[in-house]
Amino acid sequence: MENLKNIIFEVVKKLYGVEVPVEFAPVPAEIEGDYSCNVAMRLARAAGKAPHEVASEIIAELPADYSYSVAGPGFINIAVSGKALYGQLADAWNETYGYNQSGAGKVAVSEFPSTNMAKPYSVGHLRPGTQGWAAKRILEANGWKVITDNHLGDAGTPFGIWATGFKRAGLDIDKVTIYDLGELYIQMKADMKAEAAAGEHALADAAQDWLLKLESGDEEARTLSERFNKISLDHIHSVMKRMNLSTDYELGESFFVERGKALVKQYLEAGVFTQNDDGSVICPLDEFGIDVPMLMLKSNGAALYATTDLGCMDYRAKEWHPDKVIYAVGAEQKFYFEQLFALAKKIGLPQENMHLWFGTIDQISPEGKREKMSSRKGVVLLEALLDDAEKRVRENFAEAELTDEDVRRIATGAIKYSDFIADRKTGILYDPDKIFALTGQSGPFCQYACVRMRRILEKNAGFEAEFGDYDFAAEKAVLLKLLEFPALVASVADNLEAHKIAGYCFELAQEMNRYYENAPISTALDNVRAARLWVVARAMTVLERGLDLLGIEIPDKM
RNA sequence: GUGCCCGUAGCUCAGUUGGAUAGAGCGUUAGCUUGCGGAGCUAAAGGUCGUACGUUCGAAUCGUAUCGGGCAUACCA
Repeated sequence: MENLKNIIFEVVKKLYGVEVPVEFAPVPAEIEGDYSCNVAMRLARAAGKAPHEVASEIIAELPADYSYSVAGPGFINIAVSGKALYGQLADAWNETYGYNQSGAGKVAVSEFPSTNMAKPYSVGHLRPGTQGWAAKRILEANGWKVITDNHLGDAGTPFGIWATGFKRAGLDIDKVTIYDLGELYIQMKADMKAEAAAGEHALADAAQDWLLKLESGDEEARTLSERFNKISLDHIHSVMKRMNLSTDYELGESFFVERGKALVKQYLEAGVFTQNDDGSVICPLDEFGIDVPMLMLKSNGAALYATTDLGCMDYRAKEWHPDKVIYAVGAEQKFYFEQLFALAKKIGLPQENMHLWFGTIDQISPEGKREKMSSRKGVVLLEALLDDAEKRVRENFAEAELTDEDVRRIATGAIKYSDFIADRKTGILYDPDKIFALTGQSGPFCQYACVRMRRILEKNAGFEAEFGDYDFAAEKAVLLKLLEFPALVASVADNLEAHKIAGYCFELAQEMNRYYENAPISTALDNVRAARLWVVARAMTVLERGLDLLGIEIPDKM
């Protein structure tokens, strides 16, 4: 069809002397034709003619390989035979169908899920993981090299808070879990806030003490710190493994503290940053239209987000030379990243920065209002979510006698897909029945379609025959859908719109289900059977590839 | 106050960058049925695209105003 687009482009240029971009769109159901083109309407005014007349003039110049009609307000509709579509797919098909090399030679960094070490993995880190991973896979499908980095929230203070709370609660170091640590952390933060409000600082001092002890190499502090970090990291790794997520690096905030502070000092001396009377350091961003300066260092000289992120950007630029850096972080931090990216420009970092933001996970309050899920209001822990999902899968697929691995694949498939149903900017209403959906537009629906195709191919394994003069009429809808895939993958790269891939996977799965209704395979004539197996094999590959871009695995059976 | 995001079917959401009669899923109703894997498929009902102007052949989409909701707005991470 690319060829035909070029022909239309040239015809328009020849007839009307203008260059108009030519795009094809699907034709609505119940209207004749497979592709529609709106150039005639775009041209009508310039040509001083009615759209229908323009359309007719263009059609007269087009090759006779397809049939054309003018419809509606002036669309040129192009009808293609099933056989021609088969020819197009056969020509385009190769080992990497759907992928492209537009990003060849370019390097991207995808930062996710950036979990906070102080608390257990919660649904709050679900979206960074799923979206960050999809970003990686989508860019790779477009030829990029992608480096993934888990920017762990491990900077200083949690240890002091943990150690103080741990001692106060008198817990056993050998039995303490991430959930105990999370409780300690939340309780301590609340107590410290109350303490500060009362004008006291005993707990804060104790926490600070522990940090100093750790820095001076105190034995107990070091043992506790190592133990806490191991508990937290083991937990994060265990959850990520269940979600089938991993990153190349785990360079946490603490890794960048000194580097960041040194850079702040350097830019302060260079006059890029300025120091307030209280000792805090800021970076003015007025020239970028941002009237809130970015705070680079606290008044007590301590690092904060901006400090470590500055160090991190510098590190990545020098070590990895990325063309693009993607931060998979929620919408709440949009303003922060606007500032950070302005800062990056100000200090002359060359890479393109992208805040891959997404909406909040909401829940319905007891009063019936929709609101963001938060620790205060009872956050859902990811391990509990996964356990719940697996339990539902086991109950619903009881007869299938699934392996543990397949149960995990289906459960995470459901959870991940639910993240991609809507545009990432749209918030998600947390509803277990929706997140664990096994029917309708869902991960398991798509996985099921894959497994079904795989079985059909297995049962017909080894069968071969010439296609003869088979017309591929029953396959038209499927072939049209398969031909959309490469352009879709390419179109989604810039804005990382994973939901479009998810929508496509659903449509393809649905198209296959419709297809089986009236196109028997095993019992068909040899040439028809062979042709249909050819189509099914390609549909399966495309669906697997689409789901893979979303990080969704295919179970062996279900 | 200012900035950003959003408002589409009972609910949750799409809507291919301005195109045809605004579409899915869930839910509701009615069909199909021992199938190469029916967790599916077919169909029906359900809409003043928050509201009002404007731009043009044409607006859910662009502009202005307005109402409603969410988030952010330097020493929390």
